[in-house]
Amino acid sequence: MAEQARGSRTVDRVLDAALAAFAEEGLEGLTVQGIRERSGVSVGSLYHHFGSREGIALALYQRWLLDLLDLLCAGALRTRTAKGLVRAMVEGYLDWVEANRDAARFVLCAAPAELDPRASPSLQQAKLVRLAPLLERARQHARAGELVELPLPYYEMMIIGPLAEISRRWLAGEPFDLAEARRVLARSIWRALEPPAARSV
Amino acid sequence: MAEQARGSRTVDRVLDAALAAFAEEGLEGLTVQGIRERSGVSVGSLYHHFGSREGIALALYQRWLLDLLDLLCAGALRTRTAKGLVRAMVEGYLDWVEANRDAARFVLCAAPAELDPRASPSLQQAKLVRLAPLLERARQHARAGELVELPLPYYEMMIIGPLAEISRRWLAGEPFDLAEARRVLARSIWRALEPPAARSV
DNA sequence: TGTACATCAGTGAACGCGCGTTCACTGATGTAC
DNA sequence: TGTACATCAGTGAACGCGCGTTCACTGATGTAC
Repeated sequence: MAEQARGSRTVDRVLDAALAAFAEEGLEGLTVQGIRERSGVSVGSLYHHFGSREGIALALYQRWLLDLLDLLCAGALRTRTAKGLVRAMVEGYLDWVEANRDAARFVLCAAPAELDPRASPSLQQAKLVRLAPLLERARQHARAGELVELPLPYYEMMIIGPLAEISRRWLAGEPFDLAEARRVLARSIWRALEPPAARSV
Repeated sequence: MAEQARGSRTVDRVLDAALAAFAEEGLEGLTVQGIRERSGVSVGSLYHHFGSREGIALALYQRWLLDLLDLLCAGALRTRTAKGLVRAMVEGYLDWVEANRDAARFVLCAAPAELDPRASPSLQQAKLVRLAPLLERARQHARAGELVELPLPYYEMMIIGPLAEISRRWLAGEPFDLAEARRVLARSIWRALEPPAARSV
């Protein structure tokens, strides 16, 4: 007998409430009592579904990180050229951050402090599964001479790095123009990754 | 009557103990009691110097962030070419992370979650003061045609972004070769920032 | 279709613990004259 | 050089509060035959 429909609705309500608690009061407000009050779900039920406070935080992180990765993946795999792929990543990432500010704050700022990646190998696994097709696509472009050749992890560093940095700072309240950021970062990241021979001035 | 020498020695001991507590038990271990035990300084004295637990965390963050910025600044301003500046930033940053793992973990992972930047305008000010000469140098290079022209914040995004990303992941236990990272990132970031006309294949 | 049973889902009072903070106080250090 | 005083530095017992978690229990849902 697997999870019942009623149960998964409860899980959803809890995670919505957890994000709301975090949005309103930060990591310190992400307490079992606060989630209980906001969700209307009893403590016993919380423990039945999540096991611990950390279990809730982990589930929240997983839900939203995978949401982002799925969106990035879908957008990027729809492209044909390497340049289009870079642009799709930049726009998908910043679109998502703009559309999900609270979740972005949790995933980008809170989770690295709160959660030990070694505690959840299954999440690491899930991440890898979503990233694999993207990396494979990058490798194909590189082999075809449409992208600079780099050790695989560095594609991610060069694309996600600047996006995560500006997102964190925008989320912290610095007044960036994200439309400008889309243009400038898409162009700059592409300059870092375009094949050496074919630079367009 | 300003702060006494005895007082500043106490402050140092407290911040050392706070970093040790964080290193051993993470953000959750960064408690007033834990710091008291490790430093041998009484709670009353802690409150005399820092006012609150958050005051300790803020002072810890400030100490190490400014340490990093000073080092980056010193290294970068010693260079003459734009390419040398990029290389100095990459090497300075990764050197610092490698040499101060616990502090790096606190500054890069914990602080964004724990501290609200709006709570410490003086720290923001101090940051800007250290970054100003670097940005000025970038502007000079750009004007001389030795660096691509970008709106100012994006130099920082393109340089710090990838460095912070790989550092976070290395600090979280992923097995990166930081010697390789120095080479690959210095080259990739430079490709993003070198002037359009002068690309060297 | 009906009945018995196992499992899932949910409740809420109660627990102990450790947290951040306060406060009245003593001692050390510098300053004024 | 000595004395009185103000400020800085440091102590540690005591406080209340809210935290995460447990547990014995009831109700809902699915499964076997």
